[in-house]
Amino acid sequence: MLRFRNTLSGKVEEFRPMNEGEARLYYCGPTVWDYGHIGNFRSAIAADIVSRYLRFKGFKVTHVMNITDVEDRIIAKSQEAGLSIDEYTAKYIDALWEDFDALGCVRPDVVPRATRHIPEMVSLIEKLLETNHAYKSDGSIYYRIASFPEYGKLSKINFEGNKAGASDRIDTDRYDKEDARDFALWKEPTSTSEPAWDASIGRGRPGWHIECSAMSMKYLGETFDIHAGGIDLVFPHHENEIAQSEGATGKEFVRYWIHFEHLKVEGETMSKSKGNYYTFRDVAAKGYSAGAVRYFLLSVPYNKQINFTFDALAGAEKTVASLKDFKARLGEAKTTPGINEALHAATLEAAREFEEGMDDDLNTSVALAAIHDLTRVVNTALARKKVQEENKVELLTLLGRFDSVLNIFGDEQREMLDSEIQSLIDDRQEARRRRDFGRADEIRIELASRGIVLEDTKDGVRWKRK
RNA sequence: GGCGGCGUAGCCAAGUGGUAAGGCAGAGGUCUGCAAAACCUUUAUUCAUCGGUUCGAUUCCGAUCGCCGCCUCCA
Repeated sequence: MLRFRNTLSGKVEEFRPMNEGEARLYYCGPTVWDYGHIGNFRSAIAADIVSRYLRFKGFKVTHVMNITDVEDRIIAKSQEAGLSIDEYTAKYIDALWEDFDALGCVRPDVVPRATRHIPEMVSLIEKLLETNHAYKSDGSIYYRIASFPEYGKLSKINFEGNKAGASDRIDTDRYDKEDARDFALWKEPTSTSEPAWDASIGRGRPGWHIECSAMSMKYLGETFDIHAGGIDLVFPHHENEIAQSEGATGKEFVRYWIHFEHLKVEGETMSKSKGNYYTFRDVAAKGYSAGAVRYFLLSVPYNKQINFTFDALAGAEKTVASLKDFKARLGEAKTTPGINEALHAATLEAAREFEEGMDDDLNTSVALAAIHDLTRVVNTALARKKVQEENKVELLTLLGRFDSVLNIFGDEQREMLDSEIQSLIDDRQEARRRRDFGRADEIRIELASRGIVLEDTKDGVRWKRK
């Protein structure tokens, strides 16, 4: 039984999709105004796990991830660079996909961009104007929060209580809004050079929040199953999405809200000014593999803050290497026909623990522990040659099942033995038979210098690229 | 000021009203020509601090200290 903590209710609830066996998921994706930092990818990987595990559980998943490409910062930066929005964002979107792929995230089924959905947003705004949830003020259009009594139900913000502290930061004079909390749906351009679209509601550009309402409902329906994103989006972004969508349709917008906790760096918030701001590229440039980054980011449940340290990343690197090694060793194992019942039981147990952990609000820590326990048992069996043919098949199948969710073992396609490497290994074996260990070590060192690591086993020499 | 989250071994951390998963690092051992890999053993009488509730609390409640997030036309 799959359970999620639903931000809306604040409780862990069984996941019951609207349509049996079908899950519709919308993820508020990373930003495109700058190369993604590690924190972005914590969310991206969390969303990836949500999507993959729903598939693991047999749901037919429609996974939508938006790309925000109309936003004040993007507009300012593109104008600064003398580029159109598309020209400016192109390299960031390319980089996003490059990182996304490197980190082993499944590409969403639909990736709508705000700039490609202006008509949808305009018609949603028209509907909000008709239903009195929105009003025009000068050339801009605002959402009338007073028209939506449930406003605040997601973030549970008590507006009475926090007016005193926050009000001095709200510049009420700057805009002609009915209420300081009202937010922009459509913004009038402040200059002729600013990107804008001509529409029935006037010339302008969309506010930030309206895109997610318009695009998610277009691809997933007016009510859909899961809306996920970083915890910082709860307020105001997701709160506003609810107001917009439910205001316009009168229907429940989203059934399960899932929010991913933040990443800290060495115990602090990641920020450029603190000099602890790392992009995936920075980390890769320090020699850490994408697999280690992925493992690290999913080793802590999504609903807990995770502390990014290079020590932890180095640990993840070792763990991932050992898991990949394990899978390769298992694949190469010589087996006898039949099945080892004790090992069979351990395999079933691992499958059960993995699923129990994941079912419990995607507790990847527990799921990983199940895998580690299994590898220890199987490694022992391998060393004692107790792995039989049927065990091997079911174990490899199970690892494949695990990896369909976590994607940490990698494909590990053993490359064809380079004949030159193989002949050096043969020479070394010959030297060892002669007990000429000086020559044997020489060859091993030479191979090591080319990144080839040897392991002598009873069945011969294993090698791998480091 | 308002709201929410967190504080578990050297490090990253899971978890529970009944006596502490897993990973990394460390120590000893097995195996090995030596290694590597793997395996075995070992590493928190204790879960920030102080009170309270309870037969029993790390887990519930309160206070304190520390850290983090949100409260902004910021994604």
